[in-house]
Formats: sequence, structure tokens, C-alpha cells
Amino acid sequence: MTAASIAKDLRAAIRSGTYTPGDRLPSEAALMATYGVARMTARHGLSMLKDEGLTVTRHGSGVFVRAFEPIIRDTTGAPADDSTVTAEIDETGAGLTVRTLAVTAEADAPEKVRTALGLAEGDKVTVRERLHLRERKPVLFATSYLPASIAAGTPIAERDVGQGGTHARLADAGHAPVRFREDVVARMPSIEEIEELRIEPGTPVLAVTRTAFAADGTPVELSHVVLDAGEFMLRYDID
Amino acid sequence: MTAASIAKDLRAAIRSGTYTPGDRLPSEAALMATYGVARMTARHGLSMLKDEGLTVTRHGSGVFVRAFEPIIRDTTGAPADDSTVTAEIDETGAGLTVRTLAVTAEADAPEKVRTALGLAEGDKVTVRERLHLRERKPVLFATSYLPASIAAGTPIAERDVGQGGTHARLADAGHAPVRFREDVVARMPSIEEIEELRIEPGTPVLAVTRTAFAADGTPVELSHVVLDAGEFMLRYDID
DNA sequence: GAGTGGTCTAGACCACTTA
DNA sequence: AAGTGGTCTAGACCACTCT
Repeated sequence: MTAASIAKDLRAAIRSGTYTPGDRLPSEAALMATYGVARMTARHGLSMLKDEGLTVTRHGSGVFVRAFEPIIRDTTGAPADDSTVTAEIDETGAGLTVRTLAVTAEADAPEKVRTALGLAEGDKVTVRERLHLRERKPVLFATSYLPASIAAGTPIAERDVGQGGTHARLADAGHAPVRFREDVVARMPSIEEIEELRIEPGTPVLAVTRTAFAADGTPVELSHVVLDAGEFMLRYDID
Repeated sequence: MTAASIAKDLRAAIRSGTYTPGDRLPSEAALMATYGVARMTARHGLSMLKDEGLTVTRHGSGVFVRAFEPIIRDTTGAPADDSTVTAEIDETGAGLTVRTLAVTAEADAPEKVRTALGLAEGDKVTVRERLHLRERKPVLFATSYLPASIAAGTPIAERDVGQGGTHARLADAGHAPVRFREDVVARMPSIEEIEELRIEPGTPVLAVTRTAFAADGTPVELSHVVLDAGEFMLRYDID
């Protein structure tokens, strides 16, 4: 019970404000002395707090209370697009930059993508991958799939989609997206996501699957967006 | 590196389908033998998978690959309310039941609630707490705050709000909610949430703060909803 | 160099599950 | 009763940070 009780004490101290975000917690050695336990036990107590996302550990430096200052991602109406980031992310998102990682004009579509876009087997898709960074730290990774029958040959298949982003280009092509569906799931990140987004232990990700539909109901874009939940709050305004 | 490599091997095996949801992974003793490591090392490898939400452990029985079959919570237009649960939760949510835990006609409002509802210091709120269960397992905990000036004395302050839920009663009182804002955050659960929702290790929660506004823009209800992310997918339809 | 966290070993005892 | 995971001890060596 000792590891759990160490965690309990520290947790209470954090909640009560004895330790505030950024503060250093007692070291493993200090906890061993205070509680008279073996090192692995003190460690285990601390690791519980880490798993709860309450603390971050800095190797060689200490265990620190974590802060949460989320970027608000306001999805209402505003398309999530390369050149409209500042519109999409509200004022708290200042300092956000976008890096387009890869654009593939024609690629094979994974089964799930094909189904979501209503494509037949063998139909190609245009794929865009991008990364959002907040002060150098990657915070969001997005992959967009569009039917190549619509996107190939347009600026959507280029690195620079131009003013207004992919949605403006879709509109140019007569496929303006007018309705969106977002499916939101929270889960622990995969190893790849931990590396790509440099996610802290004890931090989940938000995985958003967004489908954009044209006026005739045709799906025109499918996006998989993975957000570091330690950095974001999703905001939805519903009428 | 060994604990990490054990985790890596098992993770790859799970992804490739060698182990499918529900399957038992090799025991700690088996991993000790296979990799020639101490027990704590094998354990650590397994605990990584648990922290990633890939597995669940059953004491005395084994470590099993986890499944994810989410309830879809479709928020579009449909109010999240006691008597409208079946409307709110789509067909995959069959088997969901609601338990109203507590109703307080007049309570002091926490500062954040007061601010969100635009109340003055000393103003009272009506508080409703409820728990949703899926086949006996609690999956969602919700607390609603309404200005007591509106709700006290109406069925909203009663255990049974009647047909149509609180939103219908708000409408009866001339405060029909017409606009909603939902702020969604994902994080690891607190100890209380782990106990209350019986959340598995390695599972985050979705914390939704929903504000309902009447036609004149007045906030009429603030709800804090905590969902077991191992059980839910949030769906938003946006025009 | 002193102090911090990261990893691993080898062994003990306990609690739960399954047959 | 045998097998499983849960917890703890006591000690080792390594890697990183701070001053």
C-alpha cells in the first residue's frame, strides 16, 4: 500500500496547492527517507502521478507539476486548412505554425478511406499530410484524403494549395463542402504518435475523423487528425 | 532496453493480429523464460502496453488484448437529458440506462459555474447529478447547474423532471435552450473518476463542458460531463 | 562532482482465478 | 493446488542536469 499512499499524499498536496504547476516534487531519495521505503516503491508512487498526467519528469532534474494551457480549436464553420489556421485556431493559438509534410496526387486508398468517401476499389485518392507546431513543439498531425477524380490536377495536389486552402479549391471545382461530421475519440497515443508529437507520458490524444460533404451529400474529403490532448481543447457551437 | 523491447514485440504482435482483442498474452513467467530477464523487467514491458491502453490485466488470470466498441454520442440538436437518453445515444448505445444520483434545488455555485452562468455572488443554483450505465458498468457522469432563479420550484428541481427532460421544462418556463457550446478536453482520470466510472488503467476520459443558451443569449444551463473514453465516441454534425 | 531520474536483477510474500 | 498478476525490498549501474 505504500506506493499508493505516497501517490495519494503527493496528489493531495498538488490539488491543495502545496505544489503548483512548475514546482518540483520531492526527489526519490527524499521520499525513501520520509516514508522509509525502497527506491522502487518511491518511484512507483511517482510514476502513478505521471500516468495520471499530473506530473512530468525531467531526467536528471526532477519531477514537476504539470500545467495545462490548451489551444482552443474552434471548429464552427471554419474549415481546418493549411492556409486558414489562424482562422481555425482562436487567439490562444498564437504562435501556431503549419508544416506541410507530404502531398501525393494519386495514391491507393485504404479500405476505410474508400468506404468513407464512397469510392470503388481501385479508385485513387489525393493525400495531404501536415503538422501543426506550437513554439517548435508539434501538437497536431493531420492526414487528408480527397478523391483523386476531384483533386488531382488542381492545386489541392500541389504543395501550396493557395489562398483559402483545400476548401476554397474544392469550391472552385464545384464541390464546395457545406456539411461536416466530426467523430471524436480519446485514447493513449501509439509509439509513433508519441515520437511524432513528442507527447508526454500520461497524456492522451484526441483522434478526430472529419468528413466533409458537398451540397449534394457527396463526401469530398476525409481527414484524420490526431491532437496532443495536453495542448488542445475542442470547441463546438451547436444550434 | 529489454522491457521496452518486450513491449515492442508484443505491440507488434497485437497490431499484426497475432493476438486479437480478448486474447491472452504470454504470462510474466513465460516472458522471463523467453527473454531471460527478471520478473520486474517482464512486468514493466507488460505495464507499458497497459499504459498505452492496448491491454487489460486481470489479476490471477492474465493480460488480455483490449477491445474498443464505442457508444456513439451524437450531440446534434439532441439535448443530453435524463429522459431523452435514447434519443441522444444512437443505436449502438442500446442497453444504456440512467441513474439520477442527486438533485439539489438550491446550492451555492462554485465560482466557475457562477461565471459561466453569469450569476452574481450569492446567487443559488439547482444541481442535478446523474450516472449513465452500459450493462451495469458506469460510463458517464454528468453534473448540471441551472440558475435557481429559473429552476427552483419547477420539476427541474425534482428527481423526476418529466417528459422531455430539463430542456422541455426550461422551454415551459420560457427559457428554451436554442444554442449550445461544448468544450471537449481529454485527460487521464482522477482517482475519484477511476472509482466512479471503474475506468481501466491506460484509459483517458473525455471531459465535456456544455453551456446551453436561451434565444436571448442568456446561459441557462452548464453541464460538466465526464465520459469513459474507452466507451465513447463523440459525434458532431456541423453545417 | 553531487544529485537527479532510468533501468535492471534476484528474491520474497500476497491476492486472485481457475480447475 | 497450481498458475496468474500485485507489491515490496536491497542493491547495482547508467544517463542526464546543474553548478
